[in-house]
Amino acid sequence: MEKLTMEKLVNLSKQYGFIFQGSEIYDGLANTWDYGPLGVELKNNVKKCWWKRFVQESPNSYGVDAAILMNPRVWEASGHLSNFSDPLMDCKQCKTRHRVDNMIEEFDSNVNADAMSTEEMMAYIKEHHVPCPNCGGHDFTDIRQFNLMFSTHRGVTNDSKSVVYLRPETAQGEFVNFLNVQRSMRLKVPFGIGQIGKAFRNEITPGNFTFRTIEFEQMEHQFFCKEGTDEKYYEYYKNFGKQFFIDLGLEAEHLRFKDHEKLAHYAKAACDIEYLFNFGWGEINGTHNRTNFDLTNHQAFSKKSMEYLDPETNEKYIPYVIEASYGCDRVVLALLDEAYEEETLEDGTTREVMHFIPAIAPYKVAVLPLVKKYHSEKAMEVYHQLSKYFMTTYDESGNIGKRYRRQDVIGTPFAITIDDNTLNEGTVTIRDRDTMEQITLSIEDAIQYVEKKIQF
RNA sequence: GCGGAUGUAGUUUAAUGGUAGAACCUCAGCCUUCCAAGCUGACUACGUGAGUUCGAUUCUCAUCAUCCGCUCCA
Repeated sequence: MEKLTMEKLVNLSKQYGFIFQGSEIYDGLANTWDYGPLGVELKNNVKKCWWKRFVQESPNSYGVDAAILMNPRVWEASGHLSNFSDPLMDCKQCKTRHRVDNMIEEFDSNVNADAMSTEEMMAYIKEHHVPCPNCGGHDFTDIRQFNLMFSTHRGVTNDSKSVVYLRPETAQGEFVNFLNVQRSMRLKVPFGIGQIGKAFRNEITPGNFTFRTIEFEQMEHQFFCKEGTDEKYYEYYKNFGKQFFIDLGLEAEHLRFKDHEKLAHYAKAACDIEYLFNFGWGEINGTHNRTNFDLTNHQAFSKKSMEYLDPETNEKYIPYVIEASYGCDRVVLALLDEAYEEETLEDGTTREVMHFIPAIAPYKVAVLPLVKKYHSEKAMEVYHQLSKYFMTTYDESGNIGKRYRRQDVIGTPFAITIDDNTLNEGTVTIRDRDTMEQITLSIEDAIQYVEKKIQF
C-alpha cells in the first residue's frame, strides 16, 4: 500500500510535468531528477516562501549566494576532508563490502573507531582477528577512504594541486562570508545569513524518489549569536521551522521533532523535523547548534580573526551559530505527498487531485472559455491580462467540466471562466477549488482577489 | 556496493521465435452555455548493446534504470 502510493506519486509527477527522471532519454543517471514545467514553479514557490520567512521578514537576516566551488582549504577547516568519508574494506572471501569503523565497534563496543586513523584500524583488525561480519573470514583488502565529496579539477591539467570540490553543504558559504556581511551591512550580533543553493554528495544509496539524491538544493539559515544565548535561539528556530511547514500546508500531525542521538563532528545539539512520507518518517529539516566550531576553525586555517567586538561591552568573542537547514527537494516532495488525494466520486470512480495552498501552487489561475467557439478569443485576452500578475494557464480543449478537472489534478486553486457575461458586461466567474465557491467579479477585481489569496 | 525482483506508447496492460492489440490520457474535427457526456479520426511502445538463430520483443549474457531488503545517510 505504501509502495503503491510512491509509485503513484512518481507517475503523476511524470505524467503532469512535475518531476522527470534525470537524463531520461539516456536511461537516466541514478539519483538525479529533473523538475518539469510544473515542478519548477512549485519548487520556486517553496524557495520564495522560505526566503520571505527567513530573510525578507527577519529584520536582522540577510541573504547571500556563494560559489559552489570554494577554496579546498575551506573543507580542511570544516572537517569535511577528514570526517566526510567512510573507511571501506572488502572481504576477499565472500566479496562483501564493510565499513571498517562499524565492524570494529560491533566487534567491541568499547572501542571508538571514529577516533582511529586508517592505519590504526587496520592494525586493530589484524591484532584482534576481527572477522568478516558476513562469512567470518579474515582475508581483507586494504582500507580505502570513500569520500562523499565530489571532486573535480580546475585548470587544464589534472594534477593534484588543482583539485576542487563541489560543496557538500552550503553552510560554509555563509561562514566564510560572516565578516563580509557583518561589515558591509553594519551589523551587530546577533544576526542571520540565509542562502539557497545546490550541494552535492557522492552517495551510493538509492533514495525514495527525490528524497535522497546526489545533487540537491538546500535552504539554509545561519544565526550568529553570543555563547549563552545559543540555546534560546536553538529552541526558537526549531519551532520557527515547524510553523513554516504548517504554513506551507503540511499537517501538524505529519510532523515531529527527532533529536539526534549521535552528533555530527561540529554540533552540540541537533534536532530534525521529520515528515510522515508515504514510505515512513523522513527528515526534511535540521536545526543544529554548531557552536563556534566553524568560525574557530576558519580563524585557525585562514589566519583571519573571526572575533566580534561587542560595541557596548567591548567584549571580544567568536559567535555561536544556530543552523536551520532545509532540504528544498525534500520539502517539495513532502508537499507533493501531502497534496496528493485520491477522491472517490459519487459514481464510485476515483480521480487524482492535488491540494496545494495558493502560495505554492504551480499555476495560480486557469483561464477557461465556457465554449471554445464563442469565448476563446476573449479568454485569450484575459489570459494575457492575468499573466502579468501571476502564473496563469489557458485551456480550451474538451468541455468545461473536463477543463476544470485538468486543473484539479495539478492543483490550480482558481479557475476563471469566460462566458457571455464577460463579452457583454466584462465580468468573469471565478471558482475557488477548495470551497467550490463561484463568484462573479470584474477582471480587475478578480486579479486583486487572486493576488490577496496567493500571499504567503 | 551486496542480495532478490522487474523493464512492451505518457499511464495501466495483452499476446507472440516470423517485429505488437487494447483502455485511459493527449491532439484534431463535429457537438457542447459551468464540473471527465457522445461521435469520427490521429499520434505514440517491445530500456540499450552483444550473442544464439534464416529470423529475437520473446532464449542467453552484459549493461543501464527502477522497485524491495541490507548497508549507508555528520
